[in-house]
Amino acid sequence: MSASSTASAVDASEAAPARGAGRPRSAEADAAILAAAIEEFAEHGYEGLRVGAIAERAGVAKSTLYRRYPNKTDLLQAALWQARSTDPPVPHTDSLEQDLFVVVRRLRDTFASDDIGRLIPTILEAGSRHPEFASAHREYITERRRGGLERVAAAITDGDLPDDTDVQLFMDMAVGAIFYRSFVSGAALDDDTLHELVRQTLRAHRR
Amino acid sequence: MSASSTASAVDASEAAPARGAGRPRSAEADAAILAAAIEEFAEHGYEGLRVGAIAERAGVAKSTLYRRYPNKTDLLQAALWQARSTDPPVPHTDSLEQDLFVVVRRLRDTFASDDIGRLIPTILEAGSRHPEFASAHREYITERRRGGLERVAAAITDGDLPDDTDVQLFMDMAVGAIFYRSFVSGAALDDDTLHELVRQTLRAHRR
Amino acid sequence: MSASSTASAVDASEAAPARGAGRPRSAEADAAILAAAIEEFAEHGYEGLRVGAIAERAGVAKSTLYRRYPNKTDLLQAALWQARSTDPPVPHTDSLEQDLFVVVRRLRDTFASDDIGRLIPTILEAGSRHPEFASAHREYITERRRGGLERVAAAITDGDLPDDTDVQLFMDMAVGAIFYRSFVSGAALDDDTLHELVRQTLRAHRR
Amino acid sequence: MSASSTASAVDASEAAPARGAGRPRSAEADAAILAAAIEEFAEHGYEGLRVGAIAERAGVAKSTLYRRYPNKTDLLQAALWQARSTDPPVPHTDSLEQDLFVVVRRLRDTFASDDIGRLIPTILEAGSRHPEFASAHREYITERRRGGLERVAAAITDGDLPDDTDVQLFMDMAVGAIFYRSFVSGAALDDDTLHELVRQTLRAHRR
DNA sequence: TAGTAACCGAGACGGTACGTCTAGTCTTGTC
DNA sequence: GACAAGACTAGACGTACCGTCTCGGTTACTA
Repeated sequence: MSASSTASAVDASEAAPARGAGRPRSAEADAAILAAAIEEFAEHGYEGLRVGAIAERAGVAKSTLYRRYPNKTDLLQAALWQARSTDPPVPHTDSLEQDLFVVVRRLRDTFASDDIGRLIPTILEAGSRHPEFASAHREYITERRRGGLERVAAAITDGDLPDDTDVQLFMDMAVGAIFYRSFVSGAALDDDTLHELVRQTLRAHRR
Repeated sequence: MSASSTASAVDASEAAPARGAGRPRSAEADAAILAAAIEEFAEHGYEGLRVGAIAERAGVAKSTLYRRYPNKTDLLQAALWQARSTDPPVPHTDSLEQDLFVVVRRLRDTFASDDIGRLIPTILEAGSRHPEFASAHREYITERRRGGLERVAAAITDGDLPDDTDVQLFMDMAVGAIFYRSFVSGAALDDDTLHELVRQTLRAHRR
Repeated sequence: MSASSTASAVDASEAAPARGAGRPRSAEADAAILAAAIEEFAEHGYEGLRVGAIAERAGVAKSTLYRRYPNKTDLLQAALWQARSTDPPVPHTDSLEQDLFVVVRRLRDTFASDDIGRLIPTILEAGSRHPEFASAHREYITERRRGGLERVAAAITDGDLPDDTDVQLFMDMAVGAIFYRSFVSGAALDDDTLHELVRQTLRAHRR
Repeated sequence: MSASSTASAVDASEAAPARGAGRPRSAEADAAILAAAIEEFAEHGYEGLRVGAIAERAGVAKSTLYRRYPNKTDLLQAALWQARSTDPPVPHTDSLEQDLFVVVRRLRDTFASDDIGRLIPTILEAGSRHPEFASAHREYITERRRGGLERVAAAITDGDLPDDTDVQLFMDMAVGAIFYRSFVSGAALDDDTLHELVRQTLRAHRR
């Protein structure tokens, strides 16, 4: 998958029409393809994914599919990207600990989901192999971290954390642990563990 | 791939000869195949891995390869298992902080190295797609963590950490942050940062 | 392709306009399409003929092309028909032998020419696969033979050849030999050979 | 089709085994493929020829087929070449005219046959486009002409034709006429016509 | 020392998905 | 209406690669 094609696929769903000459691409086909890709992926997994099956399920010719995505990987990537849900705002209650718990629980659930969860290592690997790819990846990660980051920054303003708190490292310790257990060690990540994680992260930075 | 076949493949390299009649298997071929598999895996990733390429690189016929491993996945698994390296012992000085710094620095350097470092996201990705992969991978990780884990456990015995310290979580917060910055965010990981990381991890668990 | 559609396509270039409402068809497009078709056909043969390439070469949209001809075969047929050239008249001097020599030399030169000469085997091949092609092709051939045929017929009237001469066979022996050497055996066809050919053809039919 | 691949295909059926390492190609597959190709060609013509259909009919994987022939055209060429029948010897009776009649009738029948007849224009066209191809073609033609040529040469020895007869031109006039009528004009070629053709060719060269 | 069982290299084989390509049709907006 | 542009359906093509198989030939143990 090339970064450019991904970018265009991503833009397509959001950018202005910018219609040129000729018959416009069928929006129905767009949607049907992505939906079919998600469904086939869910049913057969990555290894069992067949381009022909996606096209058939979408009720579309294979060439219609290849006009949009240069290959199977790109297609799947776009489908999963489009299927991502936008994060709800991070709560800001009186309890910093409780708010951070919401953040990490949400992260755990995302990582544990079938679609995004399976996608992340793939993106990581692509990024490690094609540096230009890593940026798209980082963009996504940065986005998902923002809510938590802002809550921590607010905690400093509120006086809940010292002024010189390293906000990034604060988050990296919490997120890193979840990431690590989700994708590397596979160790348990139940709510109690998450609570403990938040507590310790806070204790590490408070004085 | 079945667990049993994996086990036998793994054992094969270490079990007793149990020689029967006929020409024995070439030990050179054994080694060449595993080495070639690792190299091809590192170069092309799981998706780009070609059995034919491994055979060719090993200077061996494809059938020689399939006589040893029932399929591509098993072969790769065996290769990765065999390629695991043994860590030097973790120091145990008077300074827990200093000893842990050695552990995390070693980890950072490993992740930053050309060979292992580049392999890890690939292994991760392969593991996410092929669950049977993940277990081999986890075993490897567990092994590499043991040194650090033991040092933390000793710290409890020494009275440097409370008795009820969650050793696993302790390590996951430190290792997770390094992992995250190495492979995900790409943020800085200089020695100062590592020191700070160790300090905060300790502070989080001490009372 | 049906015979009727061919006929209409052929007629189209010569029939009265019969203008209805709306924008009239572009005469420039008409010409450009046929010219482009001939050129593409000469360059790539029937098998290598791409409708898209013809349209592009003609500077015309594919739909403009399909508005005129129902399919590739019909288009090519119309193009070849339109591209037929008219021969100069066959001389009628006192010397039948000399006149026939002019005919066969002209034929040889045509076959040896870059444009027509290279086109003929291609047309032949297309005709062998697409019978509807063969007829158009035969009409063309018949046309080009007429001059020579008439000269031979005149020779009978003049008393230079017997009344019962098989005019067609007479021509076929001469033309066939030239055709054969030009496109099949590649044997020499210098003026001496042509003279000898004419002489023998005449001797064969005179008594 | 490349000349080399054709040559190898042709040689394969006649050359020595020359077995190298590895599993030898299945002779059954060889035969089944060629047979299936001929049958599919006969049933659906060139345009309707599907590689997949040939493979299926031959009970062979498509890859087995492509291992032998680089493309559809080459395969068909080989199939038709292999299906060619060897000419029986040209008779040498007291009647030169009668013997030559056998030759030309045989030629006419060959040209009129479905397989060879349809093949010749294709070969011609390929030869005109790829000069290196023309040689294979000429070889075939030369072979088929030899019988007739030898009979004419014998006629000179026998005193049936003058010593200075141009044997090649003699044949070209007869063969050319048949060629021309078979592939170009499509004019009748019944036995009477052939008799007349032979008679005139003889008259042309006798004194 | 001869057999013989299992190995080895080489490469063909069945099967199957991929991504490409083309013909002919359809759908836009523009002239 | 014609036209340019280009998307669309349908389906064949030729490639790639896996895991299996079939050869000729080799290598060590065993009778």
